[in-house]
Amino acid sequence: MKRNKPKYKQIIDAAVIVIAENGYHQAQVSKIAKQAGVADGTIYLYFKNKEDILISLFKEKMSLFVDKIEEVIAGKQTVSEKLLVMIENHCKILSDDHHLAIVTQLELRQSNKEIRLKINDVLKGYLKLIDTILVSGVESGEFSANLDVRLARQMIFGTLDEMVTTWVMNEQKYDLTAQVPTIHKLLLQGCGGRNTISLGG
Amino acid sequence: MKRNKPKYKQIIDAAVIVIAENGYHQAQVSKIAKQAGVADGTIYLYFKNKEDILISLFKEKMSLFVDKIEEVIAGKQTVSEKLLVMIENHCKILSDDHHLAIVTQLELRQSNKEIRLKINDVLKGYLKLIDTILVSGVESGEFSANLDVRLARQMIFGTLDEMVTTWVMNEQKYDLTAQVPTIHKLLLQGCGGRNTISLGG
Amino acid sequence: MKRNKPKYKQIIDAAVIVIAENGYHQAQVSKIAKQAGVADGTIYLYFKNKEDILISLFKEKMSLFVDKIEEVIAGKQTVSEKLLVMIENHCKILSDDHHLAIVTQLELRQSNKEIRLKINDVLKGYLKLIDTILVSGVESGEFSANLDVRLARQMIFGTLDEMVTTWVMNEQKYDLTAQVPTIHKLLLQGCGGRNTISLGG
Amino acid sequence: MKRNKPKYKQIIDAAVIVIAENGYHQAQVSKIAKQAGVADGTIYLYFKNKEDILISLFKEKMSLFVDKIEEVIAGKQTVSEKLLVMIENHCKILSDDHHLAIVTQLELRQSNKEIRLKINDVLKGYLKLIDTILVSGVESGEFSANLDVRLARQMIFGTLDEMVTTWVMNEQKYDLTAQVPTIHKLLLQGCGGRNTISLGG
DNA sequence: TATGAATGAGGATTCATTCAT
DNA sequence: TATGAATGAATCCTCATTCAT
Repeated sequence: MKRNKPKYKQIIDAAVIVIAENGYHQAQVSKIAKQAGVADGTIYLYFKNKEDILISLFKEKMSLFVDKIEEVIAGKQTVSEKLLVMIENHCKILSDDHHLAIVTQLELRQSNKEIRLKINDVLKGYLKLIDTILVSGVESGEFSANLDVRLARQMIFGTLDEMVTTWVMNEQKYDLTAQVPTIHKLLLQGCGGRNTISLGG
Repeated sequence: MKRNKPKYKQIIDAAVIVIAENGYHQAQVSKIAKQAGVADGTIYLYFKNKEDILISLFKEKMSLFVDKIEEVIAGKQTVSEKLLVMIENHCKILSDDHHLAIVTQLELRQSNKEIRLKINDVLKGYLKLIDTILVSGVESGEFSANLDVRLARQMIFGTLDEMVTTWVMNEQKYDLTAQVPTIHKLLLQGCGGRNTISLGG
Repeated sequence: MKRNKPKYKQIIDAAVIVIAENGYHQAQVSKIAKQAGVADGTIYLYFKNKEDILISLFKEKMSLFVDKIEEVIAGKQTVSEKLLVMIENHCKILSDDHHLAIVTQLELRQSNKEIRLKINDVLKGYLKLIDTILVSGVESGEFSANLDVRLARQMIFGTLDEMVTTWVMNEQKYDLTAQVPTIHKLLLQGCGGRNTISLGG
Repeated sequence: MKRNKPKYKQIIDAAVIVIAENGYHQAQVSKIAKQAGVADGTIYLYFKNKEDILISLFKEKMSLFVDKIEEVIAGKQTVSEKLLVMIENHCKILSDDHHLAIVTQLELRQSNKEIRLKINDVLKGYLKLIDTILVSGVESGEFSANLDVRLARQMIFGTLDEMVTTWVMNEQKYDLTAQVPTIHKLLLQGCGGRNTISLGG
């Protein structure tokens, strides 16, 4: 659809706010339209249906994730460092946008199976990025040659996801980014790697 | 409610099947009643409302989890073995009951926030069990004294949950239990432990 | 039905209490049974259905009304006196039984048209009693020969009913019987009669 | 709500017809919508809920009562005349709209206590109007200075209400307005007034 | 493009009544 | 007589989507 028109992004941003503040099941199209400052019918000039808003929302935000993380790991040499900046940025992006954190960790998961499958398709881009990091670790010898990349990636993503969800469920009361070094160490060890961050031993 | 009456369990089992086969939002009370072989009104002799069915379902099934795993880890000495049987049983219980796996990993997460909070309360019993295993590892010296138990537990649960969800989303096409040794190794390493399973190196 | 059995009256009295305390639409058969100290099914050994309880209740209580008032007017000579003791007793019976007042003035009127028509049949006995008083006044010359007995009776019953309903709606906060002399004067005047009560002028 | 929109009145009129013809408990929202020629959901653009339809219905119709009667008594000098035109119009409005008569005298009284209390609030406007007439009679000397206005009003309203209800229960088989002069005389006498209508003696 | 009034399908829950014991 | 577990019909309201303007 017309993704470059200002109203496209306007509606997506409105959706994030409305879903975060009202919850998934109370985020009616009319509320999103009101928040975006447009009429209900206008929504349907930019999105096929409500489901399309949610998928598009996830796509837009997830691409920010992937772009940002691709950018920061490009400058890193060791897999330990790559993993660290990935974890850092994962936590930072969600830490900086409380609404987005609520929407991705809690609310969007209440959508039905069909939507969740489509969201998972979008997520695959991020999962591939993690795979890339892991493969680079195997190739450089930092990780064992027989590391099960698929399972290791499930461990990394599952751990990060659980960590962020717990933080959101605890109403974001503590500093998520403070946990980054510890979780980095756990995951790196899990993959059989050694810490090569400047301060590490 | 009347938890010992056969109809109580009969209705819960019917709910698992109906939700797994129709999806959360298509699991009408009348469908559950029909599957259970009782009248719609009979449901309300055993449950306060539909929400109560879902919470009770989760409680009943989760207590199977906790009871079973408490039982099997009791006979194990090393934390490596405890972790292994926990992972084994986590995967086995869900592997053996495809309907239950769909319900816990996909469908029940579509419930509204209120229900999810109550489900999370129930889940805490399982999380505490994981903590207990981790603490025993710290105390025995198998894990480092400064292991962050909270984060390690988030890693373990997040990893298992992601692994099972991925398997369910792939329509349970491969053997989940085959992944147990590999994931055990990853998680054990993550926590800084050494494999003390007989066959391990 | 078995009107002499103790449980018959037991159930009717329970119904009065339950309806008065819970309101017509919250007076379920199961509540009445519980209040009466019998099982739900037992109700149906004494009454055909719920409607039958309500009609029977009204019949029983209304016959108290008619019997009592027939008794007291028998000893009175003038129509003024007859009217007075009728009004006195009408107010007294309802004043003495707060539950009954709530049930007859407010709750029973919420029943459907069918039940209300049957209740009206029962009420006719009372209306005929008023007619008898009025006719005696016409025959004795105390009232004009061309008094419209039917309309005069509607005035008397309508006035008493409105007076008692207003009192019940005001939560029975004032003394209903204190209004008896005044309302007696208004109604007697309305019918064209003169006050022949000892204290009257 | 949007009281000036034609659909507002359209729905209220439909409700009167549906309730009169089907009875209070058989007046489903879908029936009212069908009668009004709108979709079920449209009802909720104009009314908060079903209860709101009933209260609004009563408000609209009762204001016709009050407005009309205020208008006609304004041109009358004596309290006897004022009372007469009030009774005339009370009977005429209900006589002219058989559906409305059924709804106000029989069906709306089946509503639950909450709705009835709100209806009673609306009714107070009419009762105050009767009080105004009575007070004007006291002030002009047509009624005794010690007339109990409150009880006299209860007599007047109770009598009219009983008269109309009896007429409705008898399926409106006779001419209600033919009773106006007689009931006027009874009530006027009751209040201690003299007939000053041109034809009266 | 933009509007917003109108649409209409769909489901949890209550409670009078029955009947096997 | 007495019980009480089981039955099952019946309805208000929400909200994604459309379409005439």
